[in-house]
Amino acid sequence: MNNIRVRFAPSPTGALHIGGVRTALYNYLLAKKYNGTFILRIEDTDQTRYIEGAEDYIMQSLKWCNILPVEGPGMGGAYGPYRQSERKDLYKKYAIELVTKGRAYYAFDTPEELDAMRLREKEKGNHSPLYNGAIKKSMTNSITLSDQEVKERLESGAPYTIRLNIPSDETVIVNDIIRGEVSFQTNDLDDKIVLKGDGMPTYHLANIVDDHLMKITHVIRGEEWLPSTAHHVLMYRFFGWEDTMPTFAHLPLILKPNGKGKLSKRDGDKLGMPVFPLAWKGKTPEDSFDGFKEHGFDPQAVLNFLAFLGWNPGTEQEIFSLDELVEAFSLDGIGKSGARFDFDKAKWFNEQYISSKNNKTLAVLVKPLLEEKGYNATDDFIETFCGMMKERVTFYKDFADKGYYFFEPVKEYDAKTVKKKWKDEHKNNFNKMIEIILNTDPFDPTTMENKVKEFITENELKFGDLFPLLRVAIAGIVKGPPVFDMIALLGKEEVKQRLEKATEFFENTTQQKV
RNA sequence: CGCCCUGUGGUCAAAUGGUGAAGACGUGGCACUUUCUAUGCUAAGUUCAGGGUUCGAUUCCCUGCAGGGUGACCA
Repeated sequence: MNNIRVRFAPSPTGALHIGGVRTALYNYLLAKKYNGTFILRIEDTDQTRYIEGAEDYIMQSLKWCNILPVEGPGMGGAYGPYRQSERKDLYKKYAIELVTKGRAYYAFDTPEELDAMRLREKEKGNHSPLYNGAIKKSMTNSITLSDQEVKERLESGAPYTIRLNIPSDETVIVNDIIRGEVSFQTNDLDDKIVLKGDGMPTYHLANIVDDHLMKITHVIRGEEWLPSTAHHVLMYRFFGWEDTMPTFAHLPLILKPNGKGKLSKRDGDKLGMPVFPLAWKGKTPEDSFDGFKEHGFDPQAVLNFLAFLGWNPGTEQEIFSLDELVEAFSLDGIGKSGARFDFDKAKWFNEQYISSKNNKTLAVLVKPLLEEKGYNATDDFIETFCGMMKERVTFYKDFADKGYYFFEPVKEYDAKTVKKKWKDEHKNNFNKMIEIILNTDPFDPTTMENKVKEFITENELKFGDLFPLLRVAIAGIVKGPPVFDMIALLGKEEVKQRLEKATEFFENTTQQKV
């Protein structure tokens, strides 16, 4: 495959959905793999749905994921402009070309007339009325009107649309790399509007014209486009561009966790999981939400997870760097059926990525999150801390959320452990153990542990009687990294204070209970 | 309702016209760790249904059923 040119063509109607990120990723992977070109095209032909900031959000998202296009708005490229609104004048010419060729026609029906027609048809028992075949002969358009009437209407500046003139009784075959041959009957196809009343093209026209002009070789997009691809194929034929028509690949959809429908923003809200890459700040709180980034995901993990939703390399390898994905990717490896969004699997990928990172890298990423919580420490401290915590966290933010006791004094002691273990017969030994720990020099985990174990063995004591208390005294809870690692990192002074405070607390609470 | 797509364990999925249908996530158990993790081992669980072709079908064909998509002067 040579000179591959693919495009990701989102509409700036809001935040970029995670399914869009996957589409972008597959496009990116194919381009990279074959040394091709990955293009971003903004499909902003619907002025009514345009959302300020959406285009920027798309760029930021691709940037975060590290799958940036090389041609697109603000990036240059020989086939610009890359915003369809800036190409507006271009499309009309092509629409009229179709009219001239008899493959499209002017239509003057008002929205009200269209509604009336649909209502009329429904009453007749036609459940999905199509503007085509017999019906178009009953509407107001350049097929039913005389040339003179059409001319007058156009000259009077009356609003009009241009509709595709779909032929009858033909079969259109769509060749899809993922789905094989998909055939449609033209009688089931409607005469789609290609140029709207406001002079803007619809998706269908703009898409075909731009893909042709931008020399796109592969159209990789969501399955929701499959039904209209018959129209697209017909348009390539009408224009005489069939020999350079791109190859289609319609991706299976990402479904809701329960499998009922496409994944949507609501699912994220409802289930407390991100559905977008980055946070979006809408006009209202309801329209604002966090993304994978804010949730504490590593972008590589997100990409790896998304890549596997509908694609797999056919081997047992699951963890792939972006370069490895490029290497392994193939359109044939894409499945046909929709994949449910499995948040557990996403979490697993993230755990894998976090725990495989070296401590220094982690420290750089985690430090700002700690500072956000008011936790300050030296870089060395954070680095060691990350090393201890990285196999115990799922998200980046967990470092601060689960490792808080490294940065603040213990506020609460696990009551169960205190009650169960703080017994008279152990108190003395516990105090002796503390003394041994505090007198350890050098103050490192191994030395400490050896000395304490020696003490326990010599006095025929049990680890289980002393260690839980020690952990609770240091951290408050019976969770976390090896206790001597924690002690060593916290340092002698801090540990001394914590132990003193703890023993005092242990003594008080248990005495009250007696 | 029309048209289109899809149908392998709870989820993501591999493979095959013919021995016991990979693997991963999740779930249970065991080991390790006298914490929590991680890790290793292990268990349970599956070819949507019915026909047909065939010596033999999860695989090929048909029908049914189920799920999804689409049916705008939205993309």
